[in-house]
Amino acid sequence: MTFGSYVRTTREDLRARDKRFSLRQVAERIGVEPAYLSKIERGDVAPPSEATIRRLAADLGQDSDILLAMAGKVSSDLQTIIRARPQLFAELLRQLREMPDDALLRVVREVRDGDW
Amino acid sequence: MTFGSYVRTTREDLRARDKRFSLRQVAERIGVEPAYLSKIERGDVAPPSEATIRRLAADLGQDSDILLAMAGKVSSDLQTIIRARPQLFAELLRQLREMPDDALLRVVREVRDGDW
DNA sequence: TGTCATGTGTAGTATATAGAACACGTTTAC
DNA sequence: GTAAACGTGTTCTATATACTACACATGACA
Repeated sequence: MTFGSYVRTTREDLRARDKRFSLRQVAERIGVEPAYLSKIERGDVAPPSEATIRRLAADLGQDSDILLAMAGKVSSDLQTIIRARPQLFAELLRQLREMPDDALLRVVREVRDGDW
Repeated sequence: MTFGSYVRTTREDLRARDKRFSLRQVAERIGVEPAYLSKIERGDVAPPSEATIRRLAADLGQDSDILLAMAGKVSSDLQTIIRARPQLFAELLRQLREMPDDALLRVVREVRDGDW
């Protein structure tokens, strides 16, 4: 599923219960032109900037990291974390690439709960 | 130290032993105009693209992840890894942000050597 | 049945990115 | 002592990014 169609589906689901989730009203709340949001949802243009994606995610109640990933982007704060120690994080991420979800989840929990 | 001055210093160190590391010859090997590399080294323009940084790192015998980080970038392959599982990696990276180098290194080794 | 909101088509814009091309004065090497 | 190599100043360009502005047809709904 593309970024645009995901946004459209999510917004229309919300709209079925709340008419304030019309394209125009969402566009106004997140501070873009309706025509632009229309084109984004239809994939007529590339996904918007990180800042706009964040406002959109907040308005639609979605996880911004997921929405950013669908847009082909990585949150700039994560990039900053990596850039601070590029070799360590590069090795770690390349190690974790092959790992199945459940193993990765164990690592995340171990890091969260263990004392390192 | 900036990207440019780091490249210049590294290149001039190499040049002291090997005249093939003149600005012009490095520029030719990595496929850019000498004037452009000159401006990069002096910080007159922004760091070049990821592809050019990779060629430069290879030519100078440097770690491309480090050079990319100095350029304010994160390797696109690492970004691809994160985008494949954005929530898990976002949580992990934000957990690891505060961790001191030696603790992070232990995590990296544990992930490399342990069976997850 | 008029009006108000809705979604969309077309055109245009400002800024950033990522360089190339050429000319020039200065060293360096033979 | 001159030809080749060197580093750099200036100008220009092509493409991508991230939108705005305006107009228009359609639909809801009172």
